[in-house]
Amino acid sequence: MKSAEEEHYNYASSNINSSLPLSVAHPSLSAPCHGLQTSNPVISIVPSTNHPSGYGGHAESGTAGYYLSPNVRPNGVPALESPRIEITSYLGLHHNNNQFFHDPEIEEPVPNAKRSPTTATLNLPNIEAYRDPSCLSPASSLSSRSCNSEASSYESNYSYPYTSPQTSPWQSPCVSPKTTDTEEAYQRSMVTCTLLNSPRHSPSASPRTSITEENWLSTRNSRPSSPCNKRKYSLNGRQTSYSPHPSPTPSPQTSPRVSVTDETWLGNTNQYTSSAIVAAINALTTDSTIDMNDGIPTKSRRTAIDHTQSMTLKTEPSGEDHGTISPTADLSPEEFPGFQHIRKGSFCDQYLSVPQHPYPWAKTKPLSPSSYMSPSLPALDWQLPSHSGPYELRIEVQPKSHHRAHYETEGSRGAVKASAGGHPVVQLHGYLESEPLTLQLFIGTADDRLLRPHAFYQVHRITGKTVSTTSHETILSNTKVLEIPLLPENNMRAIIDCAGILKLRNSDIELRKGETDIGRKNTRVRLVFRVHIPQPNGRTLSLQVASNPIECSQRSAQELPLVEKQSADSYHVMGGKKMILNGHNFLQDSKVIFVEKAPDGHHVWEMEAKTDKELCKPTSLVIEIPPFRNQRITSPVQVNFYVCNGKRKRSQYQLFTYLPANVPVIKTEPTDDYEPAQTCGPRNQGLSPLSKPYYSQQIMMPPDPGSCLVTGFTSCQQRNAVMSSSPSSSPKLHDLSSPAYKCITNPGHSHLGLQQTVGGVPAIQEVPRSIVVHPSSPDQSSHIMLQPQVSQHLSSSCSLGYQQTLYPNSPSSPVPSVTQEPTYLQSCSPTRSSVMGQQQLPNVQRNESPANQPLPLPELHEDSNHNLAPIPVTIKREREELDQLYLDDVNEIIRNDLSSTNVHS
DNA sequence: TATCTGGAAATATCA
DNA sequence: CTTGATATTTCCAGA
Repeated sequence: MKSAEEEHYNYASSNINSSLPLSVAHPSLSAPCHGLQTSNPVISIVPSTNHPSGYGGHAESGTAGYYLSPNVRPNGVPALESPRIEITSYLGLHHNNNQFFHDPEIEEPVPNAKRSPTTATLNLPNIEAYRDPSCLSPASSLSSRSCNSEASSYESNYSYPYTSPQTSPWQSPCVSPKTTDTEEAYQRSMVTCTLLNSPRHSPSASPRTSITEENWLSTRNSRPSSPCNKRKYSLNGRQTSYSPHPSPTPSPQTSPRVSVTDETWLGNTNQYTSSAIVAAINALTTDSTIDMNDGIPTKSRRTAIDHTQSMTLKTEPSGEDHGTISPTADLSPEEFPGFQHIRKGSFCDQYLSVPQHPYPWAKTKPLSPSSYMSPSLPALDWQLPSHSGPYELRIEVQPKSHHRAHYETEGSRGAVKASAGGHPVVQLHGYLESEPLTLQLFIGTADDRLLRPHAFYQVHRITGKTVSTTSHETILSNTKVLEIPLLPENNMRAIIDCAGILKLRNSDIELRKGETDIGRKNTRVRLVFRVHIPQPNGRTLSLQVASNPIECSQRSAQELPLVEKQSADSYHVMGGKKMILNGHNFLQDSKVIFVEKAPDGHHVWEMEAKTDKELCKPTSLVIEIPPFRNQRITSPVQVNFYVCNGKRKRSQYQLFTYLPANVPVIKTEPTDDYEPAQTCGPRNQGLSPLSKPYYSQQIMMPPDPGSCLVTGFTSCQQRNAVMSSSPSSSPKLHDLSSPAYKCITNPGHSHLGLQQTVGGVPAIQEVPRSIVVHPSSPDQSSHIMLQPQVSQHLSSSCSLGYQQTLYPNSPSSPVPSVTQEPTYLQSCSPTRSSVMGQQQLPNVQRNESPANQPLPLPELHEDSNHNLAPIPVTIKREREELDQLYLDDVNEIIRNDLSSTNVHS
C-alpha cells in the first residue's frame, strides 16, 4: 500500500519536478566549473534540456532573486516567509560580514549554550552544531521550516515531498527559499564553480546537504531533547508537533520535519538541481557572499557550531564567503583547503587561491588543484564517479553491514569494522604522483535516493591506541567530514579504523530548518569516501565511492533480515534451482518473496520461494528459485525478492533476473557469492549497494560489463542494485523505476546528478541508456557515474521522465508532467541498472507490470501480465521495488507525513 | 578508571 | 481515545 502511495508520490513529484526546473544546470555554468570534474557536459546539458524553461528562468531569476532578495524565490515563489526570511536577512547581513557574526546571533537566541557564543570565532561546539543550530531559534527554525514548509507545501502539493526533492524544480528554489537565499546563493556560486556542491546546499554542501544542515543550523538548536522537538513523523507532524512541543528550543519551530520533509526534500532536491544550475549561473555572478549568508547562516551556524572547533574558523580567504563559513569553517582552510573554499563559494577565489594544506599529511596536494578543488569541490550531495581515467577510488574492504551508532548521550561505540574483522580499507588506484592526498569520509544515505550526507548520522572520529590512521575532523555544511591522509608510500591506501558513527536524535534534526528527511526508520548509512586529485590543468578531479549500506540501529540490526549475497543472480523462467542467500537474521520461518514490480511500484507478481528449513541458518538460507509467471519471456526480466521475518521485518529488495527458457543461464553466480558472502567484506557488496547504481562508482568497479552483469552485481546488493539494475537493461524499464527512484531520491541527488553530469553529463541525458546498459568498460564506469548523475538529472528531469515513462506504465502517477523523454528515463534507469549489470537486460521490460498497473507503458507493456511475457524488462520495476522497499520504510514515513501534510493543507 | 559494548528499560510514535 | 506494536533514546552493567 504504502509503496503504492509512495510511488505515486514519487511520480507526482517527478512531475512536479519536471515542471520545475530542475534541469537547471545550465551548461554554461556548469561547464566552467565542473568541467573540472569530469565531464561536465552534463550539466550544461541538463539545464538546457530539461528544464529550460522552468529552471532557466528560475534559475537565473532565481538566482538573482536569491541574491537580490532573499525572500523571493527564484521561482517566484514568495520566499518563505518568515522563517526563512529572517534567516535570510540575517544571512544577508552576515554575508557581508561573516556569517559568523550573524550566526551567533541567530543561534544564540536559541539555544544552546553549546554553540559558541561568539560568533566570530566560531568554534561552536561541533556537536551541537548539528543540532543546536536548529534548535536555536525556533524562530529560525520556523522560518526555515515554515519557509520550507510553505514552499514545500507548495511543492509538496504537487508532488510529494519525496519526490519532489529530486525533481523538484524547486529544489533550489525551494530550498533556497527557505533555506534562504544565502544558501542558494552559495550554492549557486558553488555551482557556478562547479557544481560542486551542488545542490543547494552546497553551501552546506556537504552533506546532507546543505539544506539540511543549513536548515538545521538555522533552525535548530533545538536539539533539545528529543521529545520536545520530535515531531511526529507523520508529516503532519509538522503541525503537530512542532509547535507545541517545542520543547525547548527548537522545536517549536515549526514544523519540523514536515515541512522539512516535504519541502525540504523538494527543496533540496530541486534546489540541488535547479539550484545547482542556478548556482552555477549565479556563481558566475558571484555572490558568494550572498550565498554565504543565506546558506551559510544556516549551515554555518550549525557547522560553525559544530565544528567550528575544528575548523579554525575560517581562515581562509574564502572565509568570507563563508562567513558563513563557519560551518565550513569547519574546515579549516588549511585542512580543507578545498572545501572551505568551495563552500564559500567564491569560486574564483577559491580556485585561485591555492589550498593550503593544513594538514601535514594531508597536504593534499598542494597543487593548485586543490585549490581548485576547493572552490569547486563538489558539494557533499553531489554524485561523483568512483573512477575517471586512470584513477579509481575503491573500497577494498567493505565495512560490516551492521554498526550500532552511538548517541551523544552515550560513549563511543567504536570504529566501524570490516565484516571479516579489521577495518574498511580504501585505496586510490592509478595515482602515481608523489603528493599525498586527502581522503574525505562522511556518512551518507543508503536509501534509494541519491547519495548525500545523512542528516541523522555523522561520522565520529575515533582516536586511541587502537587507531592507526590519523584523521582530521572538519565540518562541511553541517556534515562532519573526516579527512584521512592518502600517502603514496602506502600506495594511496588507507585503513579506516578511525571512523565511528554518531546518531543524532531524530527530533533534533527534523527540526532543522531545511531538513526534509525523516529519521524514523532511516537507519541505514554508507561510508562515503572522496578524494580530490589535482590535475595538471589546474583542475581538480573528484572521485567518490560509497560503501555498502550499514545498518546503524540496534534493533534493526538484530531483527531485520539482511541479504548480503545470493548464489545466483539470474536463472531460467522455469526456476527450480537452489539458491543460497547469505546474510543475517534469517529464521527458520523466514519467507523469501519474489516480486515483479511495475514501474509504479505495484507488484505485478509475487511468489514465495520454497525454503529449505533444515538448511536454514541465521546467516544463510537455501531457497528454490520459483518459476516466473511468464514462461515465455523473450528477454530477461528483472524481478526482486526479499526475505521476510514478519510484518515489518523484511530485507531490502534483492535483484534477480529471469531469463528466457531457451537462453543459457547466464550467470548464476553460484557460490562464489554466497560463500561467505556475508562476511565478505570484500564481496561484492561494495559494488552494488543500493545506491551504487546511482553512484555508479561502485559499480564501476566492475570492469567488466559482462561480469558485472550478472553476478557480481547481482548479488550484491541487489537491493539497491535492483533498482538500479533493472534499468539497466532496458531503458524503458528504467524509466519506470527511475521515477520511483527519483522520487525517493530526491533532490539532493539530483544535484548530484548534475555534478555527475558534469563529468559526463550532457551525455548523460542522451547517453544514459547505453551507458547504463553497458557497464563494462571502464569508461563505462565513468559513464556510469555519469549515469547516476544523469539519473539524478533524470530525476529531476527524470522525474519528469519517470513520470512519463512511468506513468505510462504505472498508473499511479500519471501525471506527468513532463513527458518526457524516455530517454532520460532510460538514462536514469541505466544508472540504476548499472548496478545490475544488467547486462543485457535491457531487455525488455517485460511486461512487467502492466498487470499491476496500468501498464501503460507504451513501450513496455506488454503486459505483463502474465504470460506473455515476452517482454523482458522487468528491470524497472525492480528498481522501483528496491527503492520501494527502502523507500517504503523511509518513504512510507515520509509519505505519511506528506499525506498528513497534504491533509493539513 | 575509561572505553566499549551488549542488553534492555524508558519513551515516543504509529496504527 | 485507548491499546498494542514499533521505533528511538537513554541507562546499566559487564568485560
